Amino acid sequence: MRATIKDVAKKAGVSIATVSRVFNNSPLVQEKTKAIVQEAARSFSYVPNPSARSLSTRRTETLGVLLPDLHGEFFSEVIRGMDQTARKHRYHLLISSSHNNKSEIAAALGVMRGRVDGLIIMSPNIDAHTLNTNLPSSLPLVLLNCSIEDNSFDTFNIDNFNGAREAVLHLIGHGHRRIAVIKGTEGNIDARERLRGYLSALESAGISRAPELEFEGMFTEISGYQAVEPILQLRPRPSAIFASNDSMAIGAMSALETFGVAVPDDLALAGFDDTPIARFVNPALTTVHVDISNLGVQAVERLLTSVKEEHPRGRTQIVLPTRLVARESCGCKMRPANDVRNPQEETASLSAE
Amino acid sequence: MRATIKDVAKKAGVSIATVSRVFNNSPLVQEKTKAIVQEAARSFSYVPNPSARSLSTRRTETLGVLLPDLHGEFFSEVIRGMDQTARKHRYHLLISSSHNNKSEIAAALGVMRGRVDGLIIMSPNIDAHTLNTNLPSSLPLVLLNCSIEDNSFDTFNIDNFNGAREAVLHLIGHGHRRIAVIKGTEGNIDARERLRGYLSALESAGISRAPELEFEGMFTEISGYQAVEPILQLRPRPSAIFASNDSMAIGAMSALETFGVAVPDDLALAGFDDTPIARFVNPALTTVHVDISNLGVQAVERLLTSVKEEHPRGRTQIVLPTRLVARESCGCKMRPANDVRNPQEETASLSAE
DNA sequence: TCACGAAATGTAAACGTTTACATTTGAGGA
DNA sequence: TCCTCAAATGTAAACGTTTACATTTCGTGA
Repeated sequence: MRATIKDVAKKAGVSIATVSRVFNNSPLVQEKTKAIVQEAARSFSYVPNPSARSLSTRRTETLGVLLPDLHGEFFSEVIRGMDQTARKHRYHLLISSSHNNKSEIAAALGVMRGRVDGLIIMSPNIDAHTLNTNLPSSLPLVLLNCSIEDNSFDTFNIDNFNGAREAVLHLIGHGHRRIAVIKGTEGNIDARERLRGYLSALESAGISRAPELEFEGMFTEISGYQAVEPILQLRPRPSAIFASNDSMAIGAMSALETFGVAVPDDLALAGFDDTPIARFVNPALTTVHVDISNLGVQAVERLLTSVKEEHPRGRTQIVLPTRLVARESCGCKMRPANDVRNPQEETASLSAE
Repeated sequence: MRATIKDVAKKAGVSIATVSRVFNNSPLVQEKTKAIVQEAARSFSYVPNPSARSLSTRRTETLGVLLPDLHGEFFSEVIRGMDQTARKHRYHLLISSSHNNKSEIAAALGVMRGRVDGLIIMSPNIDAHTLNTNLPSSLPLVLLNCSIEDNSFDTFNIDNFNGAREAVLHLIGHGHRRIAVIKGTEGNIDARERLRGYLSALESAGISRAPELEFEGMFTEISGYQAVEPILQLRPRPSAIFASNDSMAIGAMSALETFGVAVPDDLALAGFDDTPIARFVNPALTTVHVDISNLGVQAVERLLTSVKEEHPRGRTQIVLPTRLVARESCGCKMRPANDVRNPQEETASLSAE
């Protein structure tokens, strides 16, 4: 049977308030008394009951994380960054995933109420109305990679636009004028911004937009693989492909090999994300680096600032920079220094938009 | 200001006990009364306070998950299976990761006490003593891929041994007699069992163990890459490599390409895990399929059975089967049917050891 | 020794829900 | 109409902690 604060107080010969003060590090307790209480608590392996504490303090010391789906390295990396940061601050992470439409999201928001001190939402389909309807206005909130452009929320986004733009400009720098794009999942903000970056690069180079060069994709290897055959049937044939993420680029690379098209000599290729595998395919993949784990870290830090602050301050919209990593698939002969043996994980620097 | 059960009771003109009965689906409430209460609750967007409920019921409706580290698709898949299953039963997942030594694990166990109704532990370094010391004996527990062989716990493990054995026997079936192995992370149970499967296959084929054919690895692409050069320097040179997971196999494949060694003609290769990328490398990777998501599903189902049961029953130790997927890297000319276009996700069938 | 002020400790109520047992209500039968 | 019994509802205490305010203790100075 589990000991309570009353058992500890009785054994230590003090009141329950004193035991509570000891556990909450009140300066109003004598060291001698403190030692007696701690010894008594140790003898019971006493741990304060989190539910009772929450009822009194109105705090759970838990952060909610709402994810669209848990697929692949991107998500395991962002959760890892979140978890490590939360733990550093003695907070817990309550995870809920596979929320892809508004009613699921609304239901998930309802179920998390009262269980979390703050919430991180990473869902491309969320809108401000759903949030305002389903959450108390006092609940701290951070949006990650959401399409809400409302300045009344704290948001973190990857600089998809400039990353994609840079990659496509790089392909253009290799002489490519007819560049196909394998788009991301319909309705996804990352997909939208990466397409926009692609189009912007074309425009900068004075290349007209050509809708027949734009192909549907779903951020999976298989969708990248399947996009290649129709691309190869175009006349005149594109000389390069920008795939909106690495998984699709790798699928496309596999299909090009199947169809006997040499990369990059016959057709150049670039991806997005710089997942660990990108260095190890042949040819090594040119891609856009994203510091994923740091995205999770920053989101939790920002949320905890909101949770702990007493006076609401202004909201920030932060865009994490991306960086082109030019390897072989675009046609470069030199890979970045130490690209295989000691991949460097750069610390992303924040820039407020 | 958030409404409480008292506000709802007052508005509905009933006692707080009646409101509680409505929310807990007691059969002792008239339908007419129930409707009045629900309407009153709706008018306040009332949600019962989880902390208060937990204090009364001594239940949190939350499951703890303790992970060694969050890396890659394996972990995102197992968490996905867990989360979906927990949600189906209206349970929440409290995640904690990066626990790699005993003191970290003990600390994490302490912090989770009182916050979870049951616990899933997925840590290769856990031992029965740490568990018995830090957890109440009444807390339901499931161990995933842990090295504890004590029958007093519920455990789930992947059949690493037979999977690895099958893969290596398959390489032997291709005529290979000198097969190098890139091992997994030191002290990891998966690594140990896969090595044991490798050795068992050699023995079955009447091939003597050769320690110079065993190379250190860390389940990462880079460690697989780096293992290849010393392998190629052996005389006589091995004609095949069994890498203990797909990531290392892909790293090794990249290195073999770099050194101008043709796969599978000059040197055959096999991996373990059947991650989605395995189909898309060239040559397509021969590997061992693991239904990862289902591992998470089964662990949560088993844990919830323990949480909900009133009378403790016997513990089970379950091994999830693996399946060889022979693609091209071993030397096979035929790939499994529908391997690229419609990968089939088989439902693993359980077998109790 | 007494008075005063600060530090230390204790008492009682609060937090929001659940539920055992008490009380009331309603239906059916004599 | 009265009685009985089952269903429905209410009352009060419990769950374990926190903390405002009350009370006691201790140290210092006159």
